[in-house]
Amino acid sequence: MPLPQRVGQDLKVADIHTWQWVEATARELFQRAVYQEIRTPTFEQTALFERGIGEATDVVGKEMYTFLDKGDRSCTLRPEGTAGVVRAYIQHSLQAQGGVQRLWYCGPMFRYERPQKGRQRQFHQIGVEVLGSADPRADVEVILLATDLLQRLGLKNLTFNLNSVGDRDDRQRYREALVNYLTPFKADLDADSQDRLSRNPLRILDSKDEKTQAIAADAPSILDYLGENSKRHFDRVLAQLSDLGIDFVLNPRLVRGLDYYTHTAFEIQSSDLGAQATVCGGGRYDGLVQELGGPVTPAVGWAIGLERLTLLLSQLQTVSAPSPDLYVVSRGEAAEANALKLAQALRQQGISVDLDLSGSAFGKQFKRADRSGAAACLILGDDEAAQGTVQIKWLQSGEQTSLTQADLLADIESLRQKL
RNA sequence: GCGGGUGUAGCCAAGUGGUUAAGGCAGUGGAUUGUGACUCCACCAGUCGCGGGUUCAAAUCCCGUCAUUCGCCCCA
Repeated sequence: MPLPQRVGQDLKVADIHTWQWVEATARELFQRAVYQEIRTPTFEQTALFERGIGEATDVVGKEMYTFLDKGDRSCTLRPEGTAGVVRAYIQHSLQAQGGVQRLWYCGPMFRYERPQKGRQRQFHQIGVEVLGSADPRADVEVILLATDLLQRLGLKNLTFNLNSVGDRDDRQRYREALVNYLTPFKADLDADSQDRLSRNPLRILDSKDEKTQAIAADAPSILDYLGENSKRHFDRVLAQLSDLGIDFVLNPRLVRGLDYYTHTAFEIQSSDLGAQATVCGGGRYDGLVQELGGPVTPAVGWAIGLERLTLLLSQLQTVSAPSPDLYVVSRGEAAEANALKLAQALRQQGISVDLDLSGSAFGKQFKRADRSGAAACLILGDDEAAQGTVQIKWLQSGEQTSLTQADLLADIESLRQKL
């Protein structure tokens, strides 16, 4: 009996081609913009996430998979990718390699939450990080990578929400103003928001409760509390995005759940995902590297959730398995051995060959050849094996010819052209 | 962590207290002992998620549990 598990989903053959397509498309875009792949461990010391993401956040407070190893060190399965990348950046002194580091990563992340559609305990993110640049163009470059990727995959019904959460001082001043505004309405807020008033008031802004939303609608905007630097930075980001024709919604109520964000913050949401609408989330995090013990290093990045992305893609189209070039049918001991050798020789020439191992009647093997989608079928029976020949049957036209195996292998190019 | 829905074969499913739990797709074998898409026949596969309870009798009702799904929370 299969053991039940609620960690994540098994990727079955039917889905895997979609994932491979997404990953290949992303990789190509990253290479064009000269981003280097980085792979970090799937678990780290717990303190890394506590300090990086913030002790007060839900991710750290209640969603981490934390365990003690045999040396009684507290370890945690990574709930997101940025902290580990920044740790590696510091540990290997990547800043010493000069200038800007452009990195991308892809892999499993873990959060202990109630699973639902578009949200599982083990999920996968693909993300980018640019470390060492405070230039607004870095923000824009990173955003372009995300929008380009989603567009090339053909996704529709996306909304790109953009905001600036300022720097630490801006946020402190805004937080006070917000609390001052909300406190008189405290009794009318939903229970969660009343709780958040002291703990994390910014989160009240994107509450889904109707009454809370009505109150939040007239709340002061963080954009009015940005200092000179923050404002200049954000204005440039906005101007360049407009210049590049990127559609966005300026959403002053957008708040991100991780503490490290500064200045630019954004989320790309889909209307086709139900409650788990966010496909891509990111922003600038100028204080994180220093917070984790590195030099002062401005940085910006994002992550895309692959389960959500592929869920959207599966609503649009199915990416099917590639068909083999050839399907080999054979019958009889000598012919079957011959078929294996012929398949191997063809595969070594770069031809994809599906070899029927069933030993069943030719009729059945042809049926499978047909379903495989192969362009042609190679037929080996006792006669062919004895004579060193092979029949090739083109499955669309039904045309069938005989030739020697030596000739077939000697002129792979003409075969390849007919496939 | 909280609230609601669902769980019958690899997949889609009928069945709502009463013999051996329909059907379709897929799969296997055959009609066709060396030639595919159509057709026909046969076969295959089910601890009715799991555990307990009620009952003469449970896939069906009740409780628990696990999974899944829709929301809340939160986020990718």
